Amino acid sequence: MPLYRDLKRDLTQRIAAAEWLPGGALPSEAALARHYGTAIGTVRRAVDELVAERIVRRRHGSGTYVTGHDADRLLFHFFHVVPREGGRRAPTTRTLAFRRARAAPAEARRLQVRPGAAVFRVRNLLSLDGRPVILDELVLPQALFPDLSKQILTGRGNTIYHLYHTRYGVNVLRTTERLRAVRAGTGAASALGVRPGSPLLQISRTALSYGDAPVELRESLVDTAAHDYFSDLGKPAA
Amino acid sequence: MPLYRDLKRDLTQRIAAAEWLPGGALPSEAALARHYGTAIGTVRRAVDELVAERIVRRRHGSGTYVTGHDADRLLFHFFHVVPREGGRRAPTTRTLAFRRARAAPAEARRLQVRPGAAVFRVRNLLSLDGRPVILDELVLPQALFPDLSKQILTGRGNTIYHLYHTRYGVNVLRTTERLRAVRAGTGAASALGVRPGSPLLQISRTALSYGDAPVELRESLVDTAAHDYFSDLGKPAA
DNA sequence: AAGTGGTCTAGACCACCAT
DNA sequence: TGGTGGTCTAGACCACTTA
Repeated sequence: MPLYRDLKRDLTQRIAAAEWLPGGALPSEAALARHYGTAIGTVRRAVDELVAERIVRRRHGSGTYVTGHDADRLLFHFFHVVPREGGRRAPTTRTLAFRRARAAPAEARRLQVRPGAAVFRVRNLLSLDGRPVILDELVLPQALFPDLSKQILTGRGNTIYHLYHTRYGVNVLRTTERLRAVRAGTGAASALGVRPGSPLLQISRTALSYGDAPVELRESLVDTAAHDYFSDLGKPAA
Repeated sequence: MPLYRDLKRDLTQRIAAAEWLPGGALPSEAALARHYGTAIGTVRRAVDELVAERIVRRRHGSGTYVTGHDADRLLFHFFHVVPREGGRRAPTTRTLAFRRARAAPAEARRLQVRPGAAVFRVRNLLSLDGRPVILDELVLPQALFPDLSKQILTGRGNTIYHLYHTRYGVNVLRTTERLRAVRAGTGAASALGVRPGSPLLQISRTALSYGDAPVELRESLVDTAAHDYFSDLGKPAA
């Protein structure tokens, strides 16, 4: 195992342990090299990989910072529904339901918790340009978000992943998604304003944090009458 | 503009010009450094980026090779439909139709050719485990694939992107895709063995080569009764 | 054994940012 | 102006592949 991987792992652990807060600066590369007793190039290799995984961001002349969750990051990395014509827009969210429940076996497996573990279930309706487009069902392990409530969810002025990060130290780094076409049930149809039986895009998302640990499940139903799911696979992180 | 970007651009052009063929070896990094009159580290930076864009592959102890299009690359980078339960499988393809046509305005725009330019239209039926799952409609600029014919398409023993690469020097590096849910028309329904009106996943793909030049359009209709579209966004190229 | 890519070092100089 | 990241160099040594 090369030395820069050791540095990377140590830095990742220290970031995950909130030694540096979201938006905060890491020590300079020279300082890290002194601390670890390595050449500066080795530190740079480690930081290069953290940058590629979007755990940190470099700012030339300024420093290296722990990546936070702002609206831009949500829009470009985690929100893949775009208008068929025209540019990306940020969604507005309305929380329709919030309740405590127990993890079903399939959910427990995907979240890597034991079956029956305490979870929160959240139903959100997302609108673009004032029209409802996405119906989300979230499943969150209570162990990671101990005091979550509908008030906390709706009171946030920022994105939900920003809330996870700043209030609970849960940093969503990437997601895996599976998509399929389904017929709208009556509940989804009325929420989205489409006829029952209309084709909808269903997205099953698992949100992952450090070490690909799953932290959130999300089932989305998308009305693709005027919107598409945009996928840009194979593009280097840049 | 840093020096290693110049090297990268020059290497990319030489690869695109088929100075080294798919599967062929580049000169060693030491030889490239001598040729360009730079340090070996600068060559490595350039090659690092070519690797990230999957233009070349390094093999430790052996050399650096122009990436070819084999079945594995197709499966892992360009074929995103997977069984809901169970692992990835390679599809079998049957060509249903092949004809010459003119590019419609929207197609011409996406392919960056003039409206009315000569194109080929290909209809393929893809099966997994012997059951039809995907109906593909390809649009290919004749300028890039001058002598393409149904015989050439069906006679190939390899993937279609392998054919593009080896016969026409067209190397598909990545794709962008837009997905939506639609109702099956009668033609697609009978080809896929579903009832008309069933929900299908529609995928609009643009395949891109060097410099993100578009080389192929593909409209896919996927029966997602037992398969999903798998999307792993945000994962570093690794 | 020879040649290749992979890691690590040590240092110089530059471009950019904050003050 | 001082500190930060970005580029480039030159060389040593290691790990792996090939023959």
